[in-house]
Amino acid sequence: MLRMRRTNDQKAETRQHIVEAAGKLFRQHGIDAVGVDAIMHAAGLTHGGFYGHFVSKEALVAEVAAASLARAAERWAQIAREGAADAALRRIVESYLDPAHVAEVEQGCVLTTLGPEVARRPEARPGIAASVRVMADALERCLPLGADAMAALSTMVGAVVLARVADTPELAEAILGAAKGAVCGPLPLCGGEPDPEGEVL
Amino acid sequence: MLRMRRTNDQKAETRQHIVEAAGKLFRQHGIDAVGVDAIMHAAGLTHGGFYGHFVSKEALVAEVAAASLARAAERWAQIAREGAADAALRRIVESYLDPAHVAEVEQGCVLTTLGPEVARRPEARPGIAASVRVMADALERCLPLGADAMAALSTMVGAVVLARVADTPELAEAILGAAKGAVCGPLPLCGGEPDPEGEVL
DNA sequence: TGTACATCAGTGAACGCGCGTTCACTGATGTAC
DNA sequence: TGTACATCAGTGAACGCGCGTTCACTGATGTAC
Repeated sequence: MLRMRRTNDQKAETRQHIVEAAGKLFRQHGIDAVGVDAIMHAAGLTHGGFYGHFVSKEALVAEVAAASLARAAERWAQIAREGAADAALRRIVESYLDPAHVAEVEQGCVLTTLGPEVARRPEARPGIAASVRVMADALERCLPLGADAMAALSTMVGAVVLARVADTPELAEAILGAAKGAVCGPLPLCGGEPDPEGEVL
Repeated sequence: MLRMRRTNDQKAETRQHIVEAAGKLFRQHGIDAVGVDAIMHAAGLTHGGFYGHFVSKEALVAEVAAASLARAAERWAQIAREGAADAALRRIVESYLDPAHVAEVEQGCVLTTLGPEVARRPEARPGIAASVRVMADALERCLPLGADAMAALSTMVGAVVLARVADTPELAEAILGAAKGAVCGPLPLCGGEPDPEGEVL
């Protein structure tokens, strides 16, 4: 039990640990199912210290949601900036619509793990919405002309939500596959080599 | 304060009132934010009687989610069976992607209001998944050949989730409009008269 | 038709428990001399 | 370099409160006679 005074940098680090622990727990169990006590314990601290970092649990919720989604949005933006459009699109879409993303709830996209819960908290929405715009912009850079980025993002988010309520892996994978096809081919509006079985259109 | 004995039919009716009250409250505030006491009060009863109808709150959750979504699925199936394919599609899609649906959370589609919360409760998932299949089948009947019903459903669900986290009505409506365009034209794969500005493809 | 009784849907007090938040305290550190 | 002190990140007991669940009870009803 080491209990030493920390410098300002160390306090910021502790705060970051709290945010990360909360992020995982909220996504795994839902915001209301996770108490301040459990968060602080997961961060290796005791509950009383929480209010030295945040004015309330709600303030933490807003920060956790915004920070986590902002990081994902920044990753997308970077991928979109870097390479060829269709390769970037496939990289983003395939990692998002991967069964691994569906399974790893505790580090899954906040839109799919906490979307409706965050929507009920007005103070958390601006931070989320800002990242939604960034994500749509990133997709816009990758998508072929005429495809709508907001629609593509909707498809991706909805597919992961649906895959998580599916009661069999087969259904989940069918949903992810269908969404993949709709967003980045072989269906219309998309570059990339045509799928051998993709003669549907 | 009338307190009279009810027949079996009346008990079933009471049970239904509980399910309906819970459905509204869960969607509005989240499952964990609504207590048995609040549900029973909303149904005009006292909390103690709850366990004469359900073995636990979790059992109610599963029933509420399944029943509410099943009703929506049945409505879709009926619309899809009735009229012309493209009219049915527009009817389903336009009511789902209507700002009114986004606003009326307490009677909104369970997939968009409680999706992630229900996904965390294994015992609630089979009931939900069954209705997802029914909804996809209904869409399949309406969609033009080659369009994927699961992808369309994903787009619709994701769009409503995103519209609810949006921080301005403009963003919300842009998301809904984009999703509408992607699912039922004027973009590819869809019947319906071409949009005057829809020369993108 | 009239009376006595069994049924059982719904009541409300009580249970142990964990919640979000407050606060007096601790003690390792950085700083002043 | 060595000592005394102020700082303040983190501790842990305590607060009022509402949770999910249990249970002895009530009293209007349907039924038997």
